[in-house]
Amino acid sequence: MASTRRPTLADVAERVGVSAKTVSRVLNEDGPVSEATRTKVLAVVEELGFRPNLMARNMRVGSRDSTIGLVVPELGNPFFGTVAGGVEDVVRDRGLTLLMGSSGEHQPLEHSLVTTFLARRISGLLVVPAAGSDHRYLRRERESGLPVVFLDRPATGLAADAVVSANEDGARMGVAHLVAHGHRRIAFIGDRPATLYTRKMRLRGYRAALVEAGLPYDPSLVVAAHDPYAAGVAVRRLLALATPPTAVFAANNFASLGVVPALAEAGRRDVALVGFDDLPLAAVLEPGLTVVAQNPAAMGTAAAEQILARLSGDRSAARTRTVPVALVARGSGELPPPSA
Amino acid sequence: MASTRRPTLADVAERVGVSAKTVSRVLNEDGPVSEATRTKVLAVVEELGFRPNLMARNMRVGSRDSTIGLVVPELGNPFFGTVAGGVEDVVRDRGLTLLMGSSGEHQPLEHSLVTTFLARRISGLLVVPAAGSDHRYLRRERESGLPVVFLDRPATGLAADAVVSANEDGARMGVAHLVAHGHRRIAFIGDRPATLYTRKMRLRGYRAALVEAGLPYDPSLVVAAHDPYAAGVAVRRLLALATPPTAVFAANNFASLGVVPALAEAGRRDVALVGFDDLPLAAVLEPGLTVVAQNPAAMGTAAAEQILARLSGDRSAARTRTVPVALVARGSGELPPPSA
DNA sequence: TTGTAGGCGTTATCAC
DNA sequence: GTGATAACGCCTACAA
Repeated sequence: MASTRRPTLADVAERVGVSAKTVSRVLNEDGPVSEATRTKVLAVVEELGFRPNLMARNMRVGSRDSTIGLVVPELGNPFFGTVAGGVEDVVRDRGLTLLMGSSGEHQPLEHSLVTTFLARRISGLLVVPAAGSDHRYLRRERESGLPVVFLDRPATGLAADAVVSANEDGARMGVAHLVAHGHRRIAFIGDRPATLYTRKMRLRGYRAALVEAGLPYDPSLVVAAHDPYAAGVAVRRLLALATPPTAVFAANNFASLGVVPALAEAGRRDVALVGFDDLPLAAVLEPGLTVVAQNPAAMGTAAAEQILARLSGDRSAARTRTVPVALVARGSGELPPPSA
Repeated sequence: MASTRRPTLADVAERVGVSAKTVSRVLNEDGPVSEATRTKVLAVVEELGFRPNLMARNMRVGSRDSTIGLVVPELGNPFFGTVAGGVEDVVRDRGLTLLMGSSGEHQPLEHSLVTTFLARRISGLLVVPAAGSDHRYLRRERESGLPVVFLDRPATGLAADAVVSANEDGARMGVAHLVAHGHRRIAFIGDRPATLYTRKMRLRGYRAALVEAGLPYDPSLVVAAHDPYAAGVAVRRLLALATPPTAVFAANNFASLGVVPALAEAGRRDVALVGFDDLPLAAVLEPGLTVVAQNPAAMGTAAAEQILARLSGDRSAARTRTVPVALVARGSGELPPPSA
């Protein structure tokens, strides 16, 4: 159990009776080495359990570490977990390692994580911005050529690549779906704060669908909720209105997780519902939950590939890539309004 | 956009007109520094956007990197995502950074990820072992004092710390719950392969509950399924038996995700069900899904704390910590058998 | 209060 | 084919 020092290149070299450089040559298949020394070196490497120190190597070689940093708001959220999985698949294939941190939607924490990552001399940075955070602090890094890609939400105060869902389009599609089934009073239950990028875009899609259908925009049908409980409260309040909505658009999965039980407890099987973002068990509900499904894994891989492209020298202007979403009809979104 | 070299301690020192050591002193609040030079140094640090290189620092100081490696089978799985979140919360508070990788339950990939982490000279290693993997390759690391903690499943061929769920206890509790509601023929739908640790322990709990209730063990009621689809198929097959089960114990969340829709489609609202591991929307199903809930966040924090304790010099024998589970009754587990 | 020498483990350069 | 030397960026130890 004695904390013995790990063997170094020099240790191996000494034991074999060659110089450190020769060992290095064998391991990196660099210059020419005689078969005899090669064999001997490899034997000693095995015997001592020598592993090259990547810190030292990266320092000497690139001054950039072979890592990619990823900051998400919340690791436990399956959406971000799946995004991270997509990222990791891509970077691992390229021999890069993933550094991860979660900000808890907390701007100072996001900043401090990013700073730590930068101090590690990461090769690229992926960030899902915390609500309300400002990214001017990354300007210098961008100028010095560090690839930075924003995920799910674009940067604020910085021209940088981004990969986002088709939020506006998806919301428009979901609301139009409700309209097509005869609904004219459709509630929107969105994120808080109202300035959150995804909420703004989805609300825009909601309004676009109303305009296309020639329906009025009624602010009293638009509410904010940042967790399932608040969404449930909001639904109960909406259903108690003088002219209640006949359908609900839940603009994120927390909202869905609150609206579904609220409708069930109220015994309101007649209220139509479309949610943004898919959920496990959504198909098993009665009725099944109709959703606008995002593709988090594709978002992760797209962002990682963008980083790799930048690392490979792509110097084109910053651009935002939009990952498509898909309407999955399962029943709740196809309920007709009572009048029909 | 020119990829300018990052400033170093020496750059700052030269610009200020002092030695590198003085700058270092200011930044680390090490020895005494006059207020004048301090101010000047900080100004230049700001002006140049200097950030100390953590790779270089770690190399000089500890020869260990201030990172903790975590390998999970699948990042997108909310269970492991939440575990990772628990880990990250703890290590971040201690100024450590999380290196993450996913093995896809694939032993060679797990091994290669661990090897990469070791080459980075991580300070500690957390592993959720891939199915069927062997950890003798970590013996040398353990002997050299590297803290290693296994998560969710213990190591094979290695004496090391582990943090696991109360699998046997939880399964016994869940099955006893069904027994208490009058069931005598209870199916067990578990993981594949059958050698998987969690499956073995949960099956053991299932059998213990049967013994306690004086019920016979019927192998034809025990099936393996590694995804929701297979679980659904298994349920249909079980219900078609001459003497079908009146209750099902779904030994993991994939099994639950298959059993719930299978029962719904078969119109079998009379079959009782208890699942191992909780799911979002579980409460909204009709009937609500009764589960044995695990505590993944607690598992993550417990494992991280164990690593930190080892890092702080705890040299006691390897031990396995068991995180409690809780039965959450929601309806599906309280359905009586038809005969009752 | 500040500076110099040396080294962490690796690789680049240029000899032999 | 192989080796000595210097250097990556930082900090420890020891002066001045």
